[in-house]
Amino acid sequence: METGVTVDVVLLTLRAGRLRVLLVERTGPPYPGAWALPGGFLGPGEDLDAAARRLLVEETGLRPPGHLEQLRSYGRPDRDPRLRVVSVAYLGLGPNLPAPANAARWWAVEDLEEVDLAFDHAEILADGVERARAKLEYSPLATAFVEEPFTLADLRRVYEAAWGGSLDPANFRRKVLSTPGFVLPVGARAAGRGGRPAELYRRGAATTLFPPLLRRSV
Amino acid sequence: METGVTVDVVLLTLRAGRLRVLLVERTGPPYPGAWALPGGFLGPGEDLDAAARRLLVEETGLRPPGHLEQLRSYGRPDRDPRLRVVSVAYLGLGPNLPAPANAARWWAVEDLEEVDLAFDHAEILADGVERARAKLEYSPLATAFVEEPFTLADLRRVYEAAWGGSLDPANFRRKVLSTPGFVLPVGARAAGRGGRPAELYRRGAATTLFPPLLRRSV
DNA sequence: AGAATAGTGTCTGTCAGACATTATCTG
DNA sequence: CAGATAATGTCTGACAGACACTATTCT
Repeated sequence: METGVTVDVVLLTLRAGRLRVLLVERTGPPYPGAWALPGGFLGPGEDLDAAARRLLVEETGLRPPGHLEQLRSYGRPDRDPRLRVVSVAYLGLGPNLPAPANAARWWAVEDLEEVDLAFDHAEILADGVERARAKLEYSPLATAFVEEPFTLADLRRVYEAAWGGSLDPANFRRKVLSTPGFVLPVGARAAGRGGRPAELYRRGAATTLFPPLLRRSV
Repeated sequence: METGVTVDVVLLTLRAGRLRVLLVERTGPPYPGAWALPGGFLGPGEDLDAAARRLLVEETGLRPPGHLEQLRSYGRPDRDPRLRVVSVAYLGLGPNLPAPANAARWWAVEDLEEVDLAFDHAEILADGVERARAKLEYSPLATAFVEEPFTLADLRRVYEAAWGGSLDPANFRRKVLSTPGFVLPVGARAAGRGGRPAELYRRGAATTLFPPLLRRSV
């Protein structure tokens, strides 16, 4: 019953076409020098969501991301060598965010295969990435990765970076525009970059995509 | 940092064609006399999953269900009037289970609309029911609600009870049998009950249904 | 026989995937 | 102009929903 409760955050973004996660380098024990998810102890009287936002700001200097949701909790008895700790993990998503302050850094998720993260954070990260990938299928979550206004090509690149592979632009377009409330046309066009300028959109009010945008249909 | 950690379980089953949840009647404060989800404090050195199973057995006398997964955690600062408690909720599913011991009872989920549950258990229950309904779409979870061997009609009734409405038996059959590893024929037929006897099946090895069995297509 | 339940066959509209074609910008 | 990117159009195969029809049992 003497149990500590922490909150850890898997914050994902897209930079240079790759899915990246925010990690902080640990200074003190345990796992000194190892990279870890930003997080810390839940404050007395503090809500879980509020703790996730506060810890993110404290440890990385970033503003809270547009999307933040609870991921799941981790409570293996030996997951922290110091004391019994149950961690409530959160998943945050944001557009190409600025370089963080302090000892924080954006890591490409793929590059972390051979890096040993502190505690059970490798497992938490894997769960967070899988949740994000899965939610792209049936929710308009992809829009959380791009800044408004965005083009359909921007949005398509979110899917391509998260899932790997490439999607047919024509079919992607048809699918997105035929889902009511996924994106709303803004009535302007992107600045030309050597081709026909793309129509601009912003997030719509939809919360679910039906029918879903299926991953394996790539 | 002085925070208690509890584990609560939403155990769902199907009885008499209705989706039901296991609740226990509280004796002491807080909420004396109110119905609550079975649960209690996490033991020292105890894994979260193990605590869910132990508490279910202790409070209801039932054996652990075939399917048990973490739902999510609840940590509103005032959710327990006595002390700060974060609860990790679990979702359990089982076939028509025996009547439980002690002060436990199966409630039809629909009948709980106007019943006030203890703590924030109404919210946890709603989340658990929604998770179960959603997972029926893309996982073979429906088989956790029926005893082996089962007929396709048994399986179809799981969907009908969970989602409401009715499904076309012919289309349901085609869909289920065309999903590799969803169900395996057992090579025997159910005892006749006034009609052609149905083929019997058991759970297959599939973990995901692709393409999913879509709810709104009813 | 008639009722009841299980299982098969078939038609149709919708939609994803593939890909050809047209449109509009930059250099 | 060529090259690049955006947007539209079209064909095809797969499949969900609807529903008619056949099969096998019980009373």
